[in-house]
Amino acid sequence: MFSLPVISEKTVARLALYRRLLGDLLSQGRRSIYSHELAALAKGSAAQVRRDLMAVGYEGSPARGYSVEDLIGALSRLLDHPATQKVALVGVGNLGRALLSYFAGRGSQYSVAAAFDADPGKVGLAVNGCPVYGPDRLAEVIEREGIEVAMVAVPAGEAARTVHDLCTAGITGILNFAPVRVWVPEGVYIEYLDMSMSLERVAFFARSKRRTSQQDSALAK
Amino acid sequence: MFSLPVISEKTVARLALYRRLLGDLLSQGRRSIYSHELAALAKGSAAQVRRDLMAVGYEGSPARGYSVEDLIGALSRLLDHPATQKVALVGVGNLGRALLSYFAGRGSQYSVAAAFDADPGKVGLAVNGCPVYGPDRLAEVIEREGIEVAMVAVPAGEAARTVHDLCTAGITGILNFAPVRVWVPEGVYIEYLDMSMSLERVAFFARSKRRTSQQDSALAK
DNA sequence: TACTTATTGTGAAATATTTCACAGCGTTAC
DNA sequence: GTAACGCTGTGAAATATTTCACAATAAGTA
Repeated sequence: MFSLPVISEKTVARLALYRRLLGDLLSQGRRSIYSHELAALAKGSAAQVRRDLMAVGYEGSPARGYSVEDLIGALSRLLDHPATQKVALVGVGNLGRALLSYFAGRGSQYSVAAAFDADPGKVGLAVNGCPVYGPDRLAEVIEREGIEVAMVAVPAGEAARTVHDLCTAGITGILNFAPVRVWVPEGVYIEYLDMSMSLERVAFFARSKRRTSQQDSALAK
Repeated sequence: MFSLPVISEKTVARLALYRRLLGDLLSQGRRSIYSHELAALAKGSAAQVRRDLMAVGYEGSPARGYSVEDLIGALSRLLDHPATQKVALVGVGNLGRALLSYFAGRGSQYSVAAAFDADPGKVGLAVNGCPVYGPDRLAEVIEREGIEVAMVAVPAGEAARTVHDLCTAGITGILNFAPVRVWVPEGVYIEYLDMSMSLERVAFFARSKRRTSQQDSALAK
């Protein structure tokens, strides 16, 4: 029993992307695909696709490439929890509501089973079919529902306390939308999704793109 | 004149993080900081911080480390547009509104100067102080306002057309929230911010964390 | 002044990631 | 049947990123 050959974060990110692309393909009726085709869709190289897929334990055929359906299955066995996974959300502001509607619609692997907000006016409501609890019930509800993963969409000032409480309640994975870095104990994985930092990155590379494309046109003469 | 020594995406991402952390520090009255302290906040290594800062062209003092204020200035000269930059938003659904409120409040470098939505019921409104136009006015408004960067928060099915139209209108940087990969011409930088893929990644590593921490406790005996 | 200490900036080593390149193998064509 | 083709899986090379390690340096101390 040695299932994990240590898959890097980058590889996991690409595997998730491959699965999404394959899903689109499958719904278009596509039955099989070659590494170079998948690479073109994912904007990578064929060698990288094959290398990534080595981690999945699914082998394609030299003649027909990969079966779209089987590969999705293999990716899902690796990436997904056996059962559909319940997720908690803390913070039912603008962003929190957007997240609830985002994950409510789609037939997603993930269902937001509990939301928490400090505003007493929101407690007791059901937003997009998800019940909203007060923050005092965090540990109890997470325990009862068997939730292991949480999203944090609270104001920056409350993020540290929120994350701490989630860790105490037994959460092992956190997706943090608040623009602050917070400490988590060993054994908890946290990822930051900071929209304004993403925007900064885009603006920076947009500028350098602009410069180089000007240079290109100059050179093209 | 040779301003760009080619800074990797990873480095830019960390520089943006450093700037945020330094901003917090400055507001707490901190005047100077050492590389290992900044590294602790950013959860990196001191050597990495120093290596990253080499790209910025600001030098610290061996005795006092880096001046928080000056370093923020140097980072901003590198990362920011000279003027406050206008951004466009396409798609004023749940997520779009969350983005508008997110970027409206804070005294951000970026201001969302124009939003677009196909729903005639939304056109003409001002959401969080941002005017909403119909999609037919995309090129005109972007041109008039001098906008170079856009955020896309439309349904998956409309993303390809939206991105195409933005590129035609002269946008050079796109932050795409729609869960589809789209083609952009040379000279346009696009970044994908796909929440459900982020959540998948978190859930995956949460599981492996759980496993290794179990192993740890077993080993700790 | 001279000595000690803690830090920076950076060449060089170590590590991580990506790409190359080719053996091996189904499939197809003749 | 067998030759030719185009693909996969993967060792090895190339490249990118991170860390190490140390000379250079400014401040504090006596």
